[in-house]
Amino acid sequence: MAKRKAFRIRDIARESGASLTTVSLVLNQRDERISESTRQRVLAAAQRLGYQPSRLAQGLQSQKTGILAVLVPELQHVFADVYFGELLSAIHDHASAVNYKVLLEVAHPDFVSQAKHIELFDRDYVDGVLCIGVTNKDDYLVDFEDRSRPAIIVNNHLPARKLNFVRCDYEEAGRLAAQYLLGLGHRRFGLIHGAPEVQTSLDWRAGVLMALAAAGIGPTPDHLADGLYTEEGGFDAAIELLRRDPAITAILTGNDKMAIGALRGIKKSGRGVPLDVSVVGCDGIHLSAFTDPALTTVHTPLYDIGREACRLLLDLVDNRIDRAEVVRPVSLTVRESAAPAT
Amino acid sequence: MAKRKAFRIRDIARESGASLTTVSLVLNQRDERISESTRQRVLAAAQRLGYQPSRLAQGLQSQKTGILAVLVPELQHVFADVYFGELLSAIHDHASAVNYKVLLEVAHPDFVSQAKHIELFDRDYVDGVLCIGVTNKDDYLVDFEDRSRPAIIVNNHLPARKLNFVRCDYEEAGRLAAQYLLGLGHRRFGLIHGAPEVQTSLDWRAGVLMALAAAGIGPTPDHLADGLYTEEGGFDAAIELLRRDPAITAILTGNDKMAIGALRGIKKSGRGVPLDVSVVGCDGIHLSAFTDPALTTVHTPLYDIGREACRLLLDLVDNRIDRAEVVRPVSLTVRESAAPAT
DNA sequence: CTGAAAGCGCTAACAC
DNA sequence: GTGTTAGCGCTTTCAG
Repeated sequence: MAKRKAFRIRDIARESGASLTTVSLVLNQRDERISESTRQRVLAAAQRLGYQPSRLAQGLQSQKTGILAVLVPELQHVFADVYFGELLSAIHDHASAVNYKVLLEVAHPDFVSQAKHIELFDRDYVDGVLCIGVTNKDDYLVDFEDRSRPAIIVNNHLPARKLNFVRCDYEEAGRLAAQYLLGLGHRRFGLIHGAPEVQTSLDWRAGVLMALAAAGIGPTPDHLADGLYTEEGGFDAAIELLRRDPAITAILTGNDKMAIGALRGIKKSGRGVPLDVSVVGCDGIHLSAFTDPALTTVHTPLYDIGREACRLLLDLVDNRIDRAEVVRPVSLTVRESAAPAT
Repeated sequence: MAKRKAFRIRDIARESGASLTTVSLVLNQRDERISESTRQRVLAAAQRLGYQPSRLAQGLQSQKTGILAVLVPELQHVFADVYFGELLSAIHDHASAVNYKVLLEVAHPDFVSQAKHIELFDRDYVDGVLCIGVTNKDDYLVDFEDRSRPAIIVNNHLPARKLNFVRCDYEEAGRLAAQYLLGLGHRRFGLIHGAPEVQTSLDWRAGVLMALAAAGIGPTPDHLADGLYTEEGGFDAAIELLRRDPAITAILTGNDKMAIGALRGIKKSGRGVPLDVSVVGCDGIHLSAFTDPALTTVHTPLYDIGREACRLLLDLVDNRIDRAEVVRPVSLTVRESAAPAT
């Protein structure tokens, strides 16, 4: 059983009786000068042998790899999280549509010390990096600022850093959720926010508080709880908030996973949703349509964000642009989990 | 703002006053012959400039890329599925522990026609491929059989093909589940299996049927339903099975997602779990411990499978072995969803 | 103990 | 119209 080895350009040259240059020119469409007959001979040989040029050699020559990296944080089951999964799907779909491959990289804690992130560029692994799930504590991002290759932050931003980003408007998301509940007559709110080292988490919280303040409502610290962006966290936070202030009639959460947990937490606390307590989530993940009651939430266009980030990163790679700072709008999806205050 | 470019070996040579060869020898530990003083000078220079060798150039030389591909099927939200996520985490963890990177590839339908899978090898993208979620219909896998670079099937196998694999024993999984329920006194069973083009799905089904046959029980086709490996499918299948034969007292499912759907479907059909109907799932995903009632299931060591597959693929890459066919045992996890027949 | 030079597979400037 | 050659960054044989 002979192991088949890939054919190289010289095999095509031999097979078609042309020189290396000629083959290269033909295959790269730089063949104005080549006679039609040689062109056909070369093409036929390449076709017959199923020739595909080595990316390693092409890359060494062009200083381009045709690969993009996606940098994800080290979390339990990152790769099984719908949030990251949705972004990853979007990124991969766009990348492969334009013939790029996607390389995975997990941001380990010892990442910085070992310069593993820089390795992606310095060792010629990839042409650009998409950073997802970043936090304000991820100091290593500085190292991406002045590199010869671009990086972009996906669905977040770091106020202190001059880094490219594509994200949606989480402040607006918070505002929309709060205004909707205010419109339904609610006056006493509980907020379940995500990890405070995540900038969009702060944005969302600020949006909610601004809208409430505009209506003359200023929740006390008692009305805030960290739901850790998880179902369990949302569950615990809902129970705790209702314990601290049993008069709460509406709960806002910074993502849908926490909202799903909160739904259960509220029931566990002996209240009905939305009869006693209304809930508004954030993100509009697939599952949010199938909860009981179906979740009213602010839809953040994650798939679009992912695709746009990938598109812009490639624009940066090819120097079509030299800066990317995009904020996309969000919208309210009204379902069943929020009702007029009684 | 000057864009920093990566340093090259010649920068280190210049900086340390040594030749390219010397630098290379020192950095590759082939430095028995190099004097301690030059060694130190080179190391210091490399350290100071943060030098890391280009993988492109090294790869061209060594014909190794230091990258492995993970080939996943094109499914809705593949990257957000716990099954794939768990395998992907395991693979990535092991790969990065031994300094390999992971490249993603989705098996599009037009994959074969465009020879995109072969491209991974022929264009020098990767040193090996891990195939997850394969089915008996994936004809393109033939092309991996006689390549100069190895592929391995993760947690599945194709009887018709001579391909490397690491999987767990799904026949045993089916048998364990059935025997447990038989031991609890059940005599009327419903089976919810996954997609029949997936070999392990057939294995599981065969295991269940064998155990039942040994007890003198031969379910009719009426007692089988395809749950499509999804929650929704499991939900629908459970309802349908109970409609066809209301006397069923136990339902076995080919994975936990379908079991979770079945739990809801059974309740929807007006029965209690495990009082009226017992349920035994398969896989032992994280979530299975948190359902209500907690799921009794057959634990398949997915993380171990993923890591083992990655380890063996690298053994194949480095010619330490030339064949891999591994079957790992499974075990029953008893929780609350199955009870004695009444 | 150290360096010059060939070669991995490809592209492109330059000859012919 | 087509071919020769240098060079991308690195490893490794072979001289010195």
